[in-house]
Amino acid sequence: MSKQLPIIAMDACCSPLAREPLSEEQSVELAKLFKAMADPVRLRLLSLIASHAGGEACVCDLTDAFDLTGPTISHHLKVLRESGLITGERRGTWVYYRVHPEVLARLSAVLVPGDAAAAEVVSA
Amino acid sequence: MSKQLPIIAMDACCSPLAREPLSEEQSVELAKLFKAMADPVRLRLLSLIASHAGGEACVCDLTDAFDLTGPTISHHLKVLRESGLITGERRGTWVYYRVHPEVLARLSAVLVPGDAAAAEVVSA
DNA sequence: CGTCTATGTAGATGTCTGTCAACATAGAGG
DNA sequence: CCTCTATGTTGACAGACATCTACATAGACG
Repeated sequence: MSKQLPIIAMDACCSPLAREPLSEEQSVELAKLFKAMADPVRLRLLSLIASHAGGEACVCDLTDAFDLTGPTISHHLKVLRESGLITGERRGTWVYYRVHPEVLARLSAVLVPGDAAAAEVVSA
Repeated sequence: MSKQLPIIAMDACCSPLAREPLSEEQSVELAKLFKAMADPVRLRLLSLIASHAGGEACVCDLTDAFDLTGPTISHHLKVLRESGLITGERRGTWVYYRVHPEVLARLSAVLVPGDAAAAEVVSA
């Protein structure tokens, strides 16, 4: 279950949008990440997980926050998982999810020209 | 043509994902912005415009970079325009586009917890 | 083992989206 | 005024996607 960290975010990280034109490949990889976040439900899931005590949340916590069926939540979590934004780990009865802050930081760094703070987080 | 600045980015700007759960409304507004960027063509357009000399590029410059028809480029530019990420201005024969860096900065600030640099840009 | 709860998978369905060809508009320049 | 080039709009169509219901798996606990 502990897959490798998403190669996706690795390549597409280090050239801010405004410095030089994105390569075709970079844009494809970046678009995958943005697409994973381009949904209100997934953004709230991400936020709920990231802001939850201990940095992790179980699916049961997440489901209650929405007027959606279990399978739908499960689907969105899968999208987030496959894009490398979160990881899920089963402990006993429940599955706990946590975010990969590095991926968010890389994404953030792409958007602004000289984001030293985010760059530090990235290389840490 | 010089519409108001996107209200979108105003509301959804100031609470990093990981600090507290996004409201339903915030997530909807943010998702619109991410959706606008969730396409390789639009990301490259954004990057081409942002990194172009003088901070602006005319459509003729952009079209050549893709194997796509004019209308398709036009469609993507419209999406970026309506999301508030770019503005277009006609000067004589050509239309010039430029990005709204504040919007990118706000988006960036949402992704990382304590992004002081981006926050400054925002309030500037 | 059997059953109950938590989570995920499979398939179906209606809606959204990227793309194109055809047409429309806007300036430039004869 | 007419035509040429640059850009945008419309309508059509194929593929992607969010959501659901029905079913499957995994662990807890009697």
